[in-house]
Amino acid sequence: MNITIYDVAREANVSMATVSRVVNGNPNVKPATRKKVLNTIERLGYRPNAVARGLASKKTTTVGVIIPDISSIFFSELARGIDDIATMYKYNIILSNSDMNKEKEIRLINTMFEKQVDGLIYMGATITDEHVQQLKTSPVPVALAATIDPTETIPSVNIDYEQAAYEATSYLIDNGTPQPIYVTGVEESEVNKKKYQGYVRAIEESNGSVNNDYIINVDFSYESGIDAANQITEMDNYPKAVFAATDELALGVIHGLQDKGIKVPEDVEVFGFDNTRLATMVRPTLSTVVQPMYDIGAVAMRLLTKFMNKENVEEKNVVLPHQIVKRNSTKEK
Amino acid sequence: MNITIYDVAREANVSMATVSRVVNGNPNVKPATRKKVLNTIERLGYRPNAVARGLASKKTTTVGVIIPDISSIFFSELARGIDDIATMYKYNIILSNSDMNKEKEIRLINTMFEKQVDGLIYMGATITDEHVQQLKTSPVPVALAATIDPTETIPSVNIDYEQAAYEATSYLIDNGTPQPIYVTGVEESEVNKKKYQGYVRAIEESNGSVNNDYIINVDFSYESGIDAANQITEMDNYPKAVFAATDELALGVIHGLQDKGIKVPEDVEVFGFDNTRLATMVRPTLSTVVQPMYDIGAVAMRLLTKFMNKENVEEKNVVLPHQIVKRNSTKEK
DNA sequence: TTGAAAGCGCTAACAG
DNA sequence: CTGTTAGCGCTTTCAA
Repeated sequence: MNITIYDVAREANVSMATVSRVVNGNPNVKPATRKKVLNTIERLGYRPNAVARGLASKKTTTVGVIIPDISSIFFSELARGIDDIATMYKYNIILSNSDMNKEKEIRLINTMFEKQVDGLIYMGATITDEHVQQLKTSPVPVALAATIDPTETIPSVNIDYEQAAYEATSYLIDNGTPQPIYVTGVEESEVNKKKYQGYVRAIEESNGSVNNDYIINVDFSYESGIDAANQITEMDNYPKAVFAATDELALGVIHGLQDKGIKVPEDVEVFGFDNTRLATMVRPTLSTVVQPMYDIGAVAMRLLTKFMNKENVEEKNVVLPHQIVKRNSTKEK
Repeated sequence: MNITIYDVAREANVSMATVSRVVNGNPNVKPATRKKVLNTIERLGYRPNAVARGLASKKTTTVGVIIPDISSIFFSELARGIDDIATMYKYNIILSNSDMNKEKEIRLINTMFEKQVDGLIYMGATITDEHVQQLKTSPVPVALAATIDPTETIPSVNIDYEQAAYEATSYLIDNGTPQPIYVTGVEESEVNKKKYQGYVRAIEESNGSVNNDYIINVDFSYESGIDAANQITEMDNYPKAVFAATDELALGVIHGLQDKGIKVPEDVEVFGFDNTRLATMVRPTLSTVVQPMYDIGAVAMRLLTKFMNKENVEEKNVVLPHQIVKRNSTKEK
């Protein structure tokens, strides 16, 4: 049996209520009493039971985090931002991987509610109506991180993916390739749609029409990037620039190209997206779109704390600034 | 106010106990009653409160995970292994980053206990006596993952770091470099000590004595790898092989060398440690020690479930097999 | 400034 | 097979 608040009360000759007050830093306790209680807490090695506290107060000081895959270099950075801010506000995180599997996502959302989290941060590719339904009837605040809800019902933190992709593509176009090849994953997420739209807009604004042969759909993996590079080299007279939807894909493309003796950026330019740590861990270093993953996580968590505190929030759909960083996988203009 | 078990009981004309039984899958319920209860659960949208359950049953079905840094490519892979097995056994994970900061580590351990986790998985560099004290008086089972307790008091899952480093070093020695350069981080963890010992043993067994000039202490980062490469190139007549304590360091070394026009492996061979995904995302691909991160996490979690179920465990300090994989950053023998 | 007492929602004997 | 009844350890009025 563990030491409870009751044991402390008895030993200190006060009531449970008083012990509770000192544990919770309630100022309405005479300093002498406080000291006495603190001493016996120390002496007995009392440790508050957060579960009991949660039941009584209806607050668990933990938030749920649903993430596609924590082992991804992209999402783990986001998670770090979330946890740092959570810690700052005295929350703990229950973390679960969803693998972008809808059934699992819905199940996890419910598990989080059962665990009585005070709030939920959700990351995922596709937000269906069922997701929205589930999330919008949530008993606690929810925030999406790096995840777009097409209905804009759920608060979220993102960058402007369309514009970012537009800028990256435009850069390549200005560098002399009328339609850069676009390498992306097949998955039908809202974020990917936006990136695609930005790519298309850049081309249409500068040349008119888009040749779909130059859009390569693979997976979002490094190996797929290599595959894509192989597909590219098999085209006759292929464009001399590639825009990859993620840095990992871009690394694959670069290496796939190099493995065939093609030089980057002299023969073919490559542009990435995300600016994960990978971008500087490759030769040539990768020109890419800076998506501030850590900040997205941090801001999403901060937003959530505001909701949990019932503070007034001006803008529920936060758009963080992105940036284009030119390194050595593209040519100087 | 939420729907409680009491509401369901009333609506279904049964007692709370019966509702509790069907929710928990207790077989001692007449099928007809079960069905009736299930229906009203459905109708009312009842969702069990895990906190109340935790208080009453003294089991939370959540385990704590203390990790140095989830954004590290190494630890995030471990975390994935942990979560997968946790999910398999119906546990959730409370994840916290410690940044290898002792004070924070101790505090987190206590937070986990307050939250009444059913078990704890701990990862960290240095296990001091205070850590051991704290962990060994834990109210719940604990398992270390990729973390060595010098006193061997706490159950753990690791590989044989000494032997692994020995083998990597020996490979380089056999390839013609009597003393390969060893690049490592300064941090004084037990794991690092073992790697160092393996490196030393390999050299001593083959040549006699170790030249400390060939041991470079930097940080455990990619950039430090580059720094190390620069230090190396400034030595006169430096050894033509480098053993890096982590893959990330190894990538830095490779690129630092390449940036100076030195060819890997023709001019200098490089060997890594861990076999993170980085190892194949570099040119030349990295020869390295395979440390099965995912498996270490998975096995640690599995071990923990056994402890939590009070099953008998034969070996409390699990040593998983490692492996040497030769890719293109080293020469063929 | 302190204490008494009523829950929070559920589990787990125990009885029947 | 089902119901009654104590708690689990803490917070939170309400009174004093």
